[in-house]
Parts: sequence; C-alpha cells; structure tokens
Amino acid sequence: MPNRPLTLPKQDCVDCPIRHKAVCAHCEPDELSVLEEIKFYKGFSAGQPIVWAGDQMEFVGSVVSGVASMTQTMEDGRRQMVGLLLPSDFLGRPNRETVAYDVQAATDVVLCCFRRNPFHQLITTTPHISQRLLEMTLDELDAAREWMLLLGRKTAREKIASFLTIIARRDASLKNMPSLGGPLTFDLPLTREAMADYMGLTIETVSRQMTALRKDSVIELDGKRHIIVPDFEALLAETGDDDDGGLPA
Amino acid sequence: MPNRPLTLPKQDCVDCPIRHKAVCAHCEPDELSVLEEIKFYKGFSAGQPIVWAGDQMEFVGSVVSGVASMTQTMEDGRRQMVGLLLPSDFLGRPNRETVAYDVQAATDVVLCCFRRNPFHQLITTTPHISQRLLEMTLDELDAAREWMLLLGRKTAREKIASFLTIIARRDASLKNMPSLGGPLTFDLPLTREAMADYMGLTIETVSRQMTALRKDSVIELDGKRHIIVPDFEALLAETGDDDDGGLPA
DNA sequence: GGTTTGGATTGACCTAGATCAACCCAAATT
DNA sequence: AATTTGGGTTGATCTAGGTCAATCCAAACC
Repeated sequence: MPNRPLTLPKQDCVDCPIRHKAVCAHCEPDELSVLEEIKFYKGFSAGQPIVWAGDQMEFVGSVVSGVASMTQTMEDGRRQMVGLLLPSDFLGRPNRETVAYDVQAATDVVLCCFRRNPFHQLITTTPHISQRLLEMTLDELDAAREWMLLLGRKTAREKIASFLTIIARRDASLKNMPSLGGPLTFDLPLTREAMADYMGLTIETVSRQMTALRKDSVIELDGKRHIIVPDFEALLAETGDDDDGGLPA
Repeated sequence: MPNRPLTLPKQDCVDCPIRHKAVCAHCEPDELSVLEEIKFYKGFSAGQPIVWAGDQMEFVGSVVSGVASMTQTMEDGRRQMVGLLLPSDFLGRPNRETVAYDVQAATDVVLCCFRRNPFHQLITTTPHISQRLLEMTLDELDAAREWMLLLGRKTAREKIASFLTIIARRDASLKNMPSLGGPLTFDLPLTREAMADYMGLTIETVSRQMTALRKDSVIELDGKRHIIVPDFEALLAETGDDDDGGLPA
C-alpha cells in the first residue's frame, strides 16, 4: 500500500470533525495544540483498501477529501455497504483496537489521522472532544436509520432517487450552496457496483433505474458519473420521503 | 395516556446505561446523587405510544423493563422499525428538543427518566457520562449496521433466524446466562407485524418462514410467542452470518 | 491502430416475496 | 354460550427485482 506523498491544498481544509482548528493543516494550533504532535495525514488512491475488518487500527481520523465506503461481506460474497465516509466524516473508534468493517477508498482519499491511544487519552481528559464525538455519532446513527428505511421499505426507483439526493446534499454543503431547489450538478463518487451495495440491489437494477430516471427526465447523465438534476424538487418527489425528509445535513 | 402507578421490584434493576448507581431505584446515590433530583420513572402499557416523531421530548432515559420500538412511517403507510429498545437501552438525545421517530411500547415498559435540560447540563460538566453515552451510541451504531446487512442482503429465512438470535442473546444476557450453545427458551416481545417492520417483510412472509423453521425443527413454537430453540448452533447456521457474527452483546 | 480490460447497459427469463383473500383461534365482551 | 375482535396462518396468484447472458464503450496498453 504505497501512500502517496501528500500536499494538501488550502481549499481542501474542511470543517474539522471535532470542531477544532488543530486538525486542519493550514489552521493555527490553539490551546489543544497537543493534537499537532499526534497528527499525521494519509493518502489512499481510488479502490485501495484502508483497513480490513478484524485488522488492528492504530489510528482514528477524519476524511479531508474524497469518499470511502465501509462494507460488510457474507461468506458467500453478498456485500452490503454500511457506511459512506464523505469529507468531514470521522473514521474509527477511539477505544476499540480492531475495526469491524472493511473500509475502502472509493475515490482518492486524504485522511487526517491521530494516533489512537493518545487520542483516546485526550478524550478522557477533554470533555469538549467526547461531546463533539457523541454529537457526530448520533448524527451518524440518524443517517443509519434513514438508510434502514431505504433498505427495508423503498422501491428500487425510490432507493436510487434517495441516494442521489443524499449525494447531492452532501456535495452542495461541501461547496457551501445552502439552498437546494433548482437545477444542480454533481459527480457520483461510486461505481454502479458500490451503489448497488449501498442500496441492497444488483448492478443491473441500478443501471435500469438510472436509465428509467433519465428517460423520465428526472436526471440527465453526462458520461457514467456526472449527474445533472434539472429540478431538485422533482427528484425529491421520487424518493418517497415526505418533503423535508432525509438528513438535514 | 394514563401512566400506571409504579412499583419497581428489585430484580428489575438493570445495569445502568450510564453505569451509575443513581439511576436505579434500589441503589444508593453516590457522588453524583444530583441525578436523584431530576430522576423519575414512567410506565407504559403494551401498545401505548411513548413519543411521536416531531414531539417535544422533555426527558431522556433508559429502559428498565419491557421492550419498545422506534419506527419510521412513509406517507403511504409503509413502516420500518429503526430501533428496538430492550432493558438497559437508552432513549433520547440530550441536546435535541424534538424526537425523530415514533417510539411505542411493544410490551409493558418501565423507563427510568431524567429531565432533559438538567441532564444535558450534567453531561457538559461530567466527562464520565458523555464518554459512557458515546460508548453506548457507538454500540447502537454497530447494531444498526448489522441490521442494515439483514435488511439489504439477507433472505427472509435468514432474517427471521437472525432476529431470533438477537432476541435470544439479549434475553440470555438479561438472565445472566453467558454461554449460548445448547437448548434455549424465550418469549418474543413483538407481534408478527412488528417483526415484519423490523425485517422489512410482510406479516405473511414472517408467518410462513416461522412455520418453515418449525417444520425443519430449527425452532419449536408453544403458542404464538413462546419459542424453544433445541439447538442454538443450528439456529445460528440459518442466519447467514459467519460463526461469531452478530453483536457480541 | 488494434486489443485488452473493466465498468456499464440491455434483453430474456425466473423466483422470492408481495398481494389478495379466506380462514383459524383464543381471549375479551355481552 | 354466542359473538366480537385482533392477531395469526394458509393458499392462490402476481410482480419487482434477481439471474444469466450478450453487448457496449472508453480508457489503458501493446
């Protein structure tokens, strides 16, 4: 696993997951600058594994740029994605040695990491950070529950539409485009296979429903990855959610 | 919602969710006895709603006895359970005013509650508690991820078998029966409908798969709710999980 | 410039689980 | 004792999405 040399362009500074300046390369350390001493960056290229389920994981960290997926695989090969890590999302459990799921870079990924033990130490002495982590974990739990509704009760078309709105929302918030309503454009960070694993579908069904949405003019496709949504409200109407549904984030 | 008068028998003391003696009726308060002043109990009878999505929720708390479910409902009535609250599970977000899901008592339920604002106050000043809550929330997230695999990739039979092992495990840990291997007996805390909402199935499919498991001697049914598992390993083999899978708890 | 290669699409067909409908059964009601 | 009532079961049929197989297509590689 050859980690690339890493230069972090300024615009890649994201809102720090623990809401602390010291986690970003270009921010000045403040009273918790001890973090600087246990911080390092890791780069992964698209497709590369980040950790395997059962591995020791000697760091925790947050996604600075790129997208990673957490998946669970059954003995016969059936796979289900159980986490999608986008910029500002946190990876790892401070006080657990091994990791429970396979984590893989979906696109090129940059992680801002902290050595696990000192970070855990820090948590126990800094209420600020454990409260922030609790907040983030609760948000993740809410997202997981939306996801469960998608997996358990939505049709294939609704699943695709919901997935697209989730990506669109996160993409927009990354670009600081607060209000979504009109036309809108973004890139899919996942292959059709990864999308299928996200939604509990096959790649064929994903493909068919994508073309169906295209034929019904809900979306336009430019290549395989670039999506144009002429009317976000129209896409929302396909999700099966009541209007304001989904994650606020 | 007529809350019953509440007398809490001693054996119903469960391991406190925040690992703090003051949450149990029969335990002595300790250095954090301030909790006693904001603590109260609530009882709900089977079927009764505890909170509706969107309601103000002025308390947080943990399940002392009984089972409650969290569900999400789509406009057309499709329902998905997204949380199953068993004894020792925690309910509510300290710093969120409204609740995001319908919570309903599946059996008679006793909650040990704390007024939300003072409890939140306490968290911000007591790292002990927020760390414990973080731990619990992370466990809940792991459970949600197992659940996502069940919803997205398992067959109806595997779903039923997995659900039964989850209930069996929790029931056994409640009775302090550490090692599961041989025969085993427990009651289902849910109706067939609630089971269907748990697994993203219809009640008919749940019913059919239960009788299929019975005909294949994986389980025995005594009435509709009482389950006898002659060989727990045989049930595990039906879940699709690799041997040690599922939640450790 | 031809050829791998790997993701993506499309078509034909099949099946697990949904749907619709009848019936069961035990506990509560009168 | 008859009768609701509500959860549960069982059967017949239907269909959304899976499976299998062929083809497409653009980027990477000789």
